[in-house]
Amino acid sequence: MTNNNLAISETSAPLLVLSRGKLDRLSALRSTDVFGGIPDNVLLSAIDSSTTRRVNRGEILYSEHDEASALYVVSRGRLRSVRLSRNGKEQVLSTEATGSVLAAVAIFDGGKFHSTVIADTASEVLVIAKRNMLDLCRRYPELLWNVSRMLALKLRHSAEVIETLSLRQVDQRVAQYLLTVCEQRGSVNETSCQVELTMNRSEIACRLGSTREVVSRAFSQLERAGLIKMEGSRLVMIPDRGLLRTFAGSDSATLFHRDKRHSGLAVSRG
Amino acid sequence: MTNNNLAISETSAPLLVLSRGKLDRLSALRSTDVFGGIPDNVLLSAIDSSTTRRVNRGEILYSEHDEASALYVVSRGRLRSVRLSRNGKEQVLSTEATGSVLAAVAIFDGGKFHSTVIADTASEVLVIAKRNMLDLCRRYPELLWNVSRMLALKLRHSAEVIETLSLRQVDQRVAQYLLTVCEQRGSVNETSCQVELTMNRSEIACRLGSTREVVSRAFSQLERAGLIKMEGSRLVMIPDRGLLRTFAGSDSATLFHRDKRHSGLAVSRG
DNA sequence: CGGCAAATTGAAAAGACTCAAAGTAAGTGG
DNA sequence: CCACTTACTTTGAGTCTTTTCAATTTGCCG
Repeated sequence: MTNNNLAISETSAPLLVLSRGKLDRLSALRSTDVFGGIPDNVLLSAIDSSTTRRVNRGEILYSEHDEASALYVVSRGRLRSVRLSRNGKEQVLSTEATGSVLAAVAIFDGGKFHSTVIADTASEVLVIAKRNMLDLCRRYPELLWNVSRMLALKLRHSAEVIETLSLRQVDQRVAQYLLTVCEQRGSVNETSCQVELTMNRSEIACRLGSTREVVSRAFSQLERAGLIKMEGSRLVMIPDRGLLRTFAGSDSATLFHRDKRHSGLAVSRG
Repeated sequence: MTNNNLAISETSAPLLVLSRGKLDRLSALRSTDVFGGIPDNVLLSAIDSSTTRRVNRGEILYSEHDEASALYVVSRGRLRSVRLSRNGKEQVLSTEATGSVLAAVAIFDGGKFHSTVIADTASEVLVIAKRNMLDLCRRYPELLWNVSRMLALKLRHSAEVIETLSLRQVDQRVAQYLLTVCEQRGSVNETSCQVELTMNRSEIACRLGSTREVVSRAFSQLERAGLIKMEGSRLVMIPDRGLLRTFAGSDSATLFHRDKRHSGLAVSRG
């Protein structure tokens, strides 16, 4: 059986024979922000010096406060990057899927991990030792440019999270979250949109810095206000994205309570 | 009058004559994370292609959502990086003083500014055009390494802010803030510490994602609990840093209310 | 159908925000 | 030196949001 991803015959010179696993890892690297566009031979040398690690759902890839010794590239699965508090509460910083690069912060400022990473689904990650990664960056400056860009993007995302946590209330965070998910994987229709949620209320809550119950209530309120329509608890329909966006971004967001003179954005439903 | 910072005689060959202003800018660049350790001739060429901008207290250096066209280096003064909500509320992301590099995010991921920067005191910043900065990075890879390190550090700081905002209550944030300030500029004594605050309650509140009054109350409560002692409203004395740190980091932080069975950390005062 | 996990809802309480009032401190001008 | 202004801080009281606990309800799978 011939594999059409295979640019190289399996029967050619020994130097060019790639195992299935190695090929998978190659295409994983190619799909990342950081390694995309870097010549294959470079990526192959990265792979040769790397190892693969498999983690099951719920397993920890690494913990904050551990000394960082490697860069991780997600080749399969989905993981979440979180900060933990002592009582087990966690705040999700980001969700990372195939093609994500993890622990770049610790590699490039030389300290410990700044977050804990836990698998949401069974996952597979490439582990590239710190010294190897730094070597590669030295040899291929393009790589370092990509790293800078990635870090900048993460920082931008981070700023958004901070704004959300500090200036918006939970209703609005939920609205914002729904819009984001919609744009990522929803079936969009000029004004409206429909998505199936992949997370349960608890998981959404962790990501939004709140709790199950509050998020649940937010869904109810948004629905009562007519901003969303639910089909079961996972299928969301947004009749008017603009309206929802207005709500998500507004200050003093009162959904449907007694009509307040000062709230120009109150949405009511008979 | 001879200047001992001046490695170059003012009367030597024309090529080496530096104006006072240029020398100031040079030493500003030298003191940054990003440009520190880079040869002077490189820095001088950066300076030659840069301009200087002065902003007064309260003036805006740049606004989020403006297109970014330059990197900024603070050569004098102090500014705050914030996210604004429509009603004028602001969340401080960071405070940047002499030697800080601003807008790196926008330069390296090629978009708009991700925050608004406002002067806390009259300040002076070097403005290095984006294309010039990128050119410099291309020519001096060391610069790009420094940029990566700086971005990583900012990301680390950002994660800390997120954790603070989402898992700690205001009392604890104030405690944490006091500890940080103490370590930066306090007169430390094995266990105790003393600092003079530079910010007023409002400013602290913005940085901690809260309000004047709540922060004020937090100070009162911390004092009542014996964790701090105030002299006026600016001079803080921390008798036991460890105790305060425990409080700042603990979950379910009840200061001095009725004794709760589950709160192993309740601090009471007869 | 029973059993289980997730989701929802209600009620009470805690925390945080807002507005208003009063207190404090430093600086100005008489 | 004292009254007066101004800016900042503190405190009280009421309200809103969020959390927490408890009780159901829903939906799904065996």
